[in-house]
Amino acid sequence: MIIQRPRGTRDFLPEEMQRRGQAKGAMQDVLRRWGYREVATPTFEHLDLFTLKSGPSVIEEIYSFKDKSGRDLALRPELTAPVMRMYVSELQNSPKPQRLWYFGNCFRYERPQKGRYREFWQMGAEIIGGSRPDSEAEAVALAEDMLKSVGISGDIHIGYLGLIRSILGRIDAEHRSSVMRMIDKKERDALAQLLEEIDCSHLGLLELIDSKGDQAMNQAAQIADDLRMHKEPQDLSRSSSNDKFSKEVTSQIPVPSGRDSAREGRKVEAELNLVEFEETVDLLKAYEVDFTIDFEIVRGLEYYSGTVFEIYAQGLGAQRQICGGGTYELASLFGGKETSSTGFGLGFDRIMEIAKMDGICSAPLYLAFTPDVKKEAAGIARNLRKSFPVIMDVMGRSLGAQIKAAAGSGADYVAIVGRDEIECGKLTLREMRGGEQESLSLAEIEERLKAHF
RNA sequence: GCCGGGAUAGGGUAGUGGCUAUCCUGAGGGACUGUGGAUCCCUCGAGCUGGGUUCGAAUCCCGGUCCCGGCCCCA
Repeated sequence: MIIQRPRGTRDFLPEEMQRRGQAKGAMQDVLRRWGYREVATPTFEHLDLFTLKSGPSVIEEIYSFKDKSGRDLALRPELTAPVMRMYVSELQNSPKPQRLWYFGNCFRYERPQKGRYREFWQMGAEIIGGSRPDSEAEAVALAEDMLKSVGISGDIHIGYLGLIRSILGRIDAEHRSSVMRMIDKKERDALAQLLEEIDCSHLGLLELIDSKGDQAMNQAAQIADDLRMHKEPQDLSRSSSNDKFSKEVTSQIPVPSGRDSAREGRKVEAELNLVEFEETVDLLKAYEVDFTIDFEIVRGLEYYSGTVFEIYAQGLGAQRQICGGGTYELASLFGGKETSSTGFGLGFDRIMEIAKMDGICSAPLYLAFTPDVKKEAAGIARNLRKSFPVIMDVMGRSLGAQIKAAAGSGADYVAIVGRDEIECGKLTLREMRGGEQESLSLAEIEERLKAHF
């Protein structure tokens, strides 16, 4: 072997590309039925676009480079940021909502393993500027619909960051990120211990993330009530600027201290809108989507603001997630007006590992000819190609060998042309499966095979 | 970044110091220049890579590359 493929990349042979094309087509059809329009963005962008969205730490996993003028560029590691960049610079003044979808290759410098490659394909959709519960329900239902179109029914888990953030608002600021991380990493024991240490066990966080489904919703409602009830004491405590948090306060709720607290208080109020999440859930039921409420889904990211969801599938080894998404606020980060969007991305390669498709594409019609009528055959092929795929021998093979080759290529039909056929103006159409042959005109062949291709 | 297992014709494999490298499949041609996957014949085609040990390396040792699975991470 002289030159190998770069690590984590793949070649796709014709059969595989056919499957991929089919799967993409099926999901694309679903998107069209939901009224989404395709967009495409460059394969490389300014590195800043991605560090702005995900922080400088992502540079480690980005293929970045300087171009000949010294610009810092990056092969795109995902597509949400580019699409939002495009929205901000080109679509901000178009009617809302913008329903967009995309499909493209992305690049990440990561250790390859099952379902993870350095070049991979993402398919996704964004609803920009819609109202939260309606967009969220639509996004989840759409994702489910797309997966179903390729024979996949995954486990859909739905969480709500507003509530988690509100609870975090009652935790001392210096511990918030650790708490968030532990939820995300499912480090349950460490989390329990930390909450105990900082005297926040009573907030119900553990109980919340441990319950799933309807039970989780009840927990959430109860916690939301508690939080609302204790809102006043928190506001009052603002005046005593130096005490961190005090057990003597009647509410027994620790509150953030210092100059942050006023802003945090407002933020909490704005984000604790469980009613909206309940509406999303109700709508999803109306869409007849099968899902699990799961407040453990936090997606660890700053810019998510409302409902977040993930979909998992069986049969993929360690990389089980095939879809992730939620409501986020990115437009303002890229210099646009504050606009809430809901979107999701699907891991196309993982989907291909488990997709089940039935449509079998047939091999082209094989036009076999004797050497003395090669030119006439070429003309006939040119005509037939207006209706369906046709291939001709280019190996200089005998008629017998051509038919043998056609059989080998899996063709269902062979059209035979020789001197006799040219003279009577009809071709011999051979049905390979049974071996029956008929003498038919071009028009008759087109009529006969129209349904087949 | 870490751990484990791998790499032999286009695909799948055997061999574990003596190789003129096994078998299946495949591809091209012919028997059969107007009718198919059979049969027979001919042909093509391989040790990832660089170094080391050795009289001798596909085989043993070391580095690199790539693949598979897992950890970390996962926008």
